[in-house]
Amino acid sequence: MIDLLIKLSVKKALSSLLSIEIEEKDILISPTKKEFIGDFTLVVFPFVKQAKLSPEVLANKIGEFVLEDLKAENNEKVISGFNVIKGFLNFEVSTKYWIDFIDKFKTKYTYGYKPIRDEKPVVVEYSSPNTNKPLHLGHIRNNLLGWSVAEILKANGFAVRKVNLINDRGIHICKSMIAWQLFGDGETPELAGIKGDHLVGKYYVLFDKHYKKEVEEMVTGGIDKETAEKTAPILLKAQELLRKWEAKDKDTISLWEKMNGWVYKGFDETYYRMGVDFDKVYYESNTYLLGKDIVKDGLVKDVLYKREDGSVWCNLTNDGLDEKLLQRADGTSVYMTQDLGTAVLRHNDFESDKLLYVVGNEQNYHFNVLKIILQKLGYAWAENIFHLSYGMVELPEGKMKSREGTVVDADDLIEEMINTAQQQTMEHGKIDNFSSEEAEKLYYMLAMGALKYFILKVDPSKNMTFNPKDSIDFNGNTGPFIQYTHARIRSILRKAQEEKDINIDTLSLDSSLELNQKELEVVRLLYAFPNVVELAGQTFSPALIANYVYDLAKSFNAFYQDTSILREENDSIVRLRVALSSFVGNTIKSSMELLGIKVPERM
RNA sequence: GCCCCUGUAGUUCAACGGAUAGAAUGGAAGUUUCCUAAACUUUAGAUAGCAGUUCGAUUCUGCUCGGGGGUACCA
Repeated sequence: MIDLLIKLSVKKALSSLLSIEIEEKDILISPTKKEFIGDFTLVVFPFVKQAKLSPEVLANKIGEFVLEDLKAENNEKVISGFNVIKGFLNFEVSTKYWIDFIDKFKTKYTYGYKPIRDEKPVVVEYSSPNTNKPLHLGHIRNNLLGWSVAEILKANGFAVRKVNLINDRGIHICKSMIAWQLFGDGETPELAGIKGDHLVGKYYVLFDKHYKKEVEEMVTGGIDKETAEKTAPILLKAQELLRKWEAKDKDTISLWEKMNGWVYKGFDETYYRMGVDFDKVYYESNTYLLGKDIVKDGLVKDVLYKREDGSVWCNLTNDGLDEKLLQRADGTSVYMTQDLGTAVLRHNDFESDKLLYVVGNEQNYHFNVLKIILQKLGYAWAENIFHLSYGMVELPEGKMKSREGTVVDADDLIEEMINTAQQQTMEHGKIDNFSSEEAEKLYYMLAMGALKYFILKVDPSKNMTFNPKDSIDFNGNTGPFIQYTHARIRSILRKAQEEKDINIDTLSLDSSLELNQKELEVVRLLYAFPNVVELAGQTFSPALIANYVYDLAKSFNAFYQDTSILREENDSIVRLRVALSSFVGNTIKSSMELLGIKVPERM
């Protein structure tokens, strides 16, 4: 790694020239900005004070030293020169080094990936839907993030287990159940011809409608609003169902199983279309009683305390938080209690010390508390619980509101994207020789590429605006733009084989050639890829990969635009450019794979 | 009330405390006898406000203003 070599050499320079000892991490080597000559830049300002030299003088001294130092080390010119502008020392890497670099990785599909380390797995929980309604745009962000982060962690050498915790019990599903009992008239997904999750969602909406109506009538009848909201008949019936469920009433359980079954079938279809999967699925109906032992244990250890009314609490005021309820006065547990239980369960199931939760930022407080309580209880591994908190997805008009029907349904959105992809592709008229099967596959690939890229390019922690108009755009900073670049590269490689008999696997490169500015730009970006993968893994951020691969594609397009590849007369140069193209194509492909996006051979 | 997150071109997104704040889109103007024009090139346009720390601040600190979220028997 040449940036690392430079760093070490700079450290040596400071030490031997000026007796200044600097830690490696305090030496900043960054890619040189486009407007300046060079490949890597050292900022010397931080050492100016200690060196008692002007930035320019210091930079020149360091430059001279590094030039000699790195030349001597392997008897080859690694650094071909340097220049100093103000306090910035720009190193130029020798062309030979770059060409050898291209040669080494031109066909390597795992470039930038770290080998699998034999470690305990990281458990990534994501998706975690309720079973009373179909998946929507918010779930899409969650699913894409979770899946992608898992892949990025794998690329960083971690063993990963993806898990889903389905919230299949509770008042929400009982609301759908009661509405179906009252108004369903035996309707099934087959009879209605709609997906099971959508059907159950329909009854959830129906419940809400009747509930509102009842409350309204009660209020007009002279009952105050608060009482009405608590005692509306249909709500009481739903609550009755929940009690029956908890008492394991046969009919209730069977209805519950039937409707959940519909939902799971619907979810599986949506998951399949989104291309996400899980190694293990947990159901809350199996885990919601967990955590009670932990509460007992906490009382014994004096981490928790009981109030006079019998409720159990954890005092977190010393941690800057409030007091947190863990068990109600009636002995039932709350969400937090279950989560304590499932965390321990998961730790045991996978012998894992690292738990990653992909959950929206409205639960920041919750996960804060979860981690602290587990630590107080003495679980050392709780330190490695990480809440990957992502921002909300909003529409241009503001928040999505199910009551106002502004929720963007996942299945509808995917469908719409596919239609757009088809329409746009037909307008371009480039795939006339495709079979209809191949064409369908391409539409799907482009549709999901557009959607996934649109969502994943945004920093997870930030709220994002989903404008349907922008999301179906296939030009500019989009998934299809990158897919297009890949297709063009594949086209070049096919032609290189056919017209010039260039086999990318066996071709050798002449390292005495020169590289033009566009080529250099591309090479530098390729060089940065492993660092990007690493950083994305450390920060759990697919956005870094997305922004990187866009830069790479853009920079390749600029190169492609004004540099002939196959029409170049010098054969050695043709080979070099073909190799570079192959390298870029592979890196685009593997970057996109980390985002869950497939790339086409033609489009 | 208290706590947390957040504020960058008209819009959607970038920028480990480093050089002249980058893209895309929309606006204006171009590029095709040539490897895929879903591309490329040129152009105008932004750090909410006020202080502070620093050689250097979009980035760190404080305050003001705006947006979002949470807030002890909901999940």
